[in-house]
Amino acid sequence: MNSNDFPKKYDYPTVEKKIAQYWEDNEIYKFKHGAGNDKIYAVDTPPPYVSSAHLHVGHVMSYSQAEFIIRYKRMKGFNIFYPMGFDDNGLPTERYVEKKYKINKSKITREDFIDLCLKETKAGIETYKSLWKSAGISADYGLSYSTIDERSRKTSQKSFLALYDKGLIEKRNEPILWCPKCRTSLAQADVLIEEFGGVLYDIEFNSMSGKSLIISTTRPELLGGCVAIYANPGDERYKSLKDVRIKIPLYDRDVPVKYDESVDINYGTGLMMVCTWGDASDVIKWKEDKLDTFMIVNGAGRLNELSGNYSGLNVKDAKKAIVSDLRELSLIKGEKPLVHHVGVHDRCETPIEFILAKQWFVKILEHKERFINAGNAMKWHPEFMKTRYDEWINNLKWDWNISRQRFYGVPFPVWYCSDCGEAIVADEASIPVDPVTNPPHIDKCPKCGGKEFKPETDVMDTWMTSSMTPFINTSWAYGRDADNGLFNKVYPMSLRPQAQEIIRTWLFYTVVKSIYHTDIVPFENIMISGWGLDKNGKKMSKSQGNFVDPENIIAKYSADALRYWASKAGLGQDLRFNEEDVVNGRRLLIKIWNAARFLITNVHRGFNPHEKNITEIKIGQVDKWIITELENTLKICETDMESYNYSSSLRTATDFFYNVYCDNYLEIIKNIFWEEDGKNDDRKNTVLNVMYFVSLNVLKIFAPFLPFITEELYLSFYKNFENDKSIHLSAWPEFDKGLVFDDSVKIVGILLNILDASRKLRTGLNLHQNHRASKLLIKTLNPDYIEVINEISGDIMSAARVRRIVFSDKADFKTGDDALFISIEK
RNA sequence: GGGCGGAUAGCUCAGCUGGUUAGAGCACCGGUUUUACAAGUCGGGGGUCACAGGUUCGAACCCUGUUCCGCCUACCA
Repeated sequence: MNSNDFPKKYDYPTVEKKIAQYWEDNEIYKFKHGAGNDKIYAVDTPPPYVSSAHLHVGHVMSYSQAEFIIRYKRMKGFNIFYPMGFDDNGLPTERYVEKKYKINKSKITREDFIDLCLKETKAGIETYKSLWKSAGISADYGLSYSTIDERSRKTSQKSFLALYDKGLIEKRNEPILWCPKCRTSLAQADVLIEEFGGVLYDIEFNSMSGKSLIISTTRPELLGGCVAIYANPGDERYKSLKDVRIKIPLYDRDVPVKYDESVDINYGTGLMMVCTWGDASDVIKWKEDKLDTFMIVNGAGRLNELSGNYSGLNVKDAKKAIVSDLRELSLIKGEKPLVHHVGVHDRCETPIEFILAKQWFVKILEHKERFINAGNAMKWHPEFMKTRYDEWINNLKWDWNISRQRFYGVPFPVWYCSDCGEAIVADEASIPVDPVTNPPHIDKCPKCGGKEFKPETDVMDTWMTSSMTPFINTSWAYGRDADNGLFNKVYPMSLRPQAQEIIRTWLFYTVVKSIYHTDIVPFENIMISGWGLDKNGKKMSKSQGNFVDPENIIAKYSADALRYWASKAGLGQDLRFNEEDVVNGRRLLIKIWNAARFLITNVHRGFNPHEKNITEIKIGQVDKWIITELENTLKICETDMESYNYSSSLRTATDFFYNVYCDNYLEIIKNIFWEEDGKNDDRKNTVLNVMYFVSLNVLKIFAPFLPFITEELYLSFYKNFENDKSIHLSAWPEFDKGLVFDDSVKIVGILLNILDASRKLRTGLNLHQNHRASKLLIKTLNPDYIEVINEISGDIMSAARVRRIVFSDKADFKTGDDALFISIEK
C-alpha cells in the first residue's frame, strides 16, 4: 500500500471480513501434521451442544479467553493442534428439537425424530462455525468433529467394548435416577439439587399392638411404597418398637421397624418412613438392609395399581388426594411448611424419581482415588476450581449410568439372545453399528445356542461420547498408529479449556475414560472460565431472555472490541456484560490505528527498518527510554501470559501503549515531522526506526487479543519489511536485557516531570494545544540536573511546546520532583 | 450443614511476597479543533478500601469474627 493512501478511519466491518478470509485462504491456523514441528500444543476444544440461537456473548468470552493463550503459544513457536468440536448428540439436542417442534418422543417415530435432530444439528454447526470465525477463533476448522459423526460413534463404541472387556462396564438391575418427563434414566451428574417449598406432614401410624406413632414426611404420596420405619438406635423412645410391626395408614399392609445411626433424633418425631424409593437414603437403606420392594411410581411419574385407589394419578395429584384422605381420617397431626432440597433433571427441571431398571453402568465408585490423583496430576487455572472436582468425586454415590431410553445418540453395540437374554457385544471390526438395523456378527448364542436376537434400543449418555474428545480428535478408534501416529503425538493434550459447570461432567468423565484407557492423565493444563453475566450480574441464558447476541455486538463494534471485553475477566471469574467496555475496546483499536497511521504516513521512500540494528542507529535518550519501557512491558506480558494471566497482560500492554508510547513518546517526538523537508532528516530516520521497532512489538503483544486489527496493520505495512505471512505466525517478542537503559529512564524522568507540570500550567494559562510558549523557566535544587536538562533541552522544548528554556529562580511551580520547579511565559 | 469466590470512586474493575499522598476506564466539571487520533487531547473534582477487633514501626493486603452477593456441595426424611 502506498502510505499516502492509508485510510484515515479504521473500517472494521470490511477489514475483519477480509482478514478472516485471508486466514482461511492461507491456512494460517492449520495444524502442521508430520511437518517436523513436534513442539505441539494441543487443545481439547469444548464442543458446546449444538442448538443454534442460544449463543450469547458469554460463549464468545470463554472461547476467546482460551484462545488468548493459544494464540500466544502459536507465536511462541508451538505447532497448534486446535480442532473445533460440535456436540450434537444426545438429550440436549433432543430436548431442543422437542421444544422447537412441540413434539415428544412418544408421538413420533424414531426415524423421523432422528432426522429432525440431524437437520437441526447441521443448521447449528453452521451457525457456530460462522460465529467462531467472525469472532476470530483460530481453530483449525479442517479438524472439526461432531459427536454424532461416524468417527465419534466408532470411538464411543470402541470405548464401550474396551471397558466391557476390562469388566469396567456391566449391566445391572437396580434402582436408578429417572426423569418422568424425559422418560429416561439419568446419571448423578445430570441431576441438580433445587430448593423447593414443601410441607412436612406429621402422620399418625399405629403399631399392630395399637400404639399411636407420629411420623413426619414430605412425601405422603409414597405411603403405599413404605417398606420400613426407621429410628435411631440410641433413641430411648423407640427402643421398645423392636420386633413390632407398624400398620401403614390407608393401606392394608404393615412394615417392620429398623434402626440406623443416620436417623436424626431431633428431626420430626425421630421416626423416618422409608419407601421404595423416595430419595437416595431410601435406596441406601433398601440395599443395606435388603428391604422389601413396593415400587408404586411408574416411568411416567404416575402411581400404579400397587397404590390402590390412587392408581393413574401423577405424583403431585396423588399427594393432594392422599393428604385429603388422611385429613378426613384425622390422621394428619401437624403440617409445617419447610424448604427442602430436591434433585431435578438438569435439562428440564423435573423432580427425579427412583425406579428399578436394567441399565448399563461404568463402574466409577471403586476407583475414586485414581480420579482424585489424576486431578492432582494436572495444573488447574485457577487453582481453586480443583476443589469442585475433588468435592464432586468424594460425593459420588452411584456408578455412572450410561443407558438412556432415548433415540438420538450413539447406540450400544449390543444385542440380546431372545432365548436366554445373554448380551452379545459387537466385534471391534464392525463398529460403528446400530443394532436396530445391523444384525450381530454371530448367528448362534454362545450361551444357549439361540438363534434369535433383540437389539439394545437404549442409546448411550451423550457424555459417553463427549468424554472421548481427546480420543475422537486423534482417531484413536482407528488404532494408535492411525493418522501417522497422531494419538501418540498429541496425547496427553496441553490444554483443556472449559466452563465451570461441566467440571463434574465433561472434565470428570474425560478423566475417567482417559485413566481407564491409557492410565495417563489427559491434560497438562485445565483452564476454567467464568460465566458471562448480564448487566445486573445475572447469568446469561436463553431461557431468561437476558442474553446479548454476539453477532450484533461484533457488527456494531468489531470482534476485536468484543474480545477486549472478554479479556477483562481473569480465569474463573464471572464477567458482566457492559457495552462500555466494548466501546473502550473499540477506542483502543482506533488509537492503535491512528498511532500506526502516524508512522506509516511519515515513512519515506527507501525506509528500511532492518538496515541497522536498533542499537546501532544514533538513538537519543528518549529513544532509549521508550525502548526500555517497551522491554519492561514485554517482560511483564510474557510472565503474565505464561501464567494464564492474559487479563493483566493486555492491561499492561494497553497502559504502555496509551500512557507511555502515545501520550508521551509520540508527543515528544512528533514536532520534528513538522519541520521543513531536509531539516532533521537523520533524527527523523532514527525516530521512524524506533517507532517501527516499538509499534511492531506492541502490535505483537496485542495480537492474541486483537487478531484482526493487528493482522491488518501487519499485512498492509509491516509485512513489507518482515517475512512471516501473518503476524500470528510471527515470533513473540522476547525481552532483551541489552535494550534496557536505566540511565535514560532516569534522565527522561526529569523531562516527564517537566512535561507533566507544563501541561498543568498551560491549562491554567488557557494556551492552545499547539501554541509555542516563548519561555520555559526552570529552577532546580539539584546541580546534576543542569547538565542533563541541557542535553535533552531539544526534547523538552518539543514536548512542552516552548521556544526557549531559561534557568531562573523565578520558576515556582513544583513538579513531581521536589528538586524541580518550572514556570511558563506565554 | 460444609466449602469456594467476591465486597476498593456514582458505575465496571486493577492494586505483585504488607512500605510514601490507594489507581484506570466510563460518567461528571473545565480548557482545547488545519499539523496520528473530537470515536480525540490536556487539566480537575470524587474513596472511612463491607463491618468489628487483632498482629506490625507501618494494613486495601496478614490473622480472628460478623454482614451481604454469587457459586459448588450435602441422605433432616
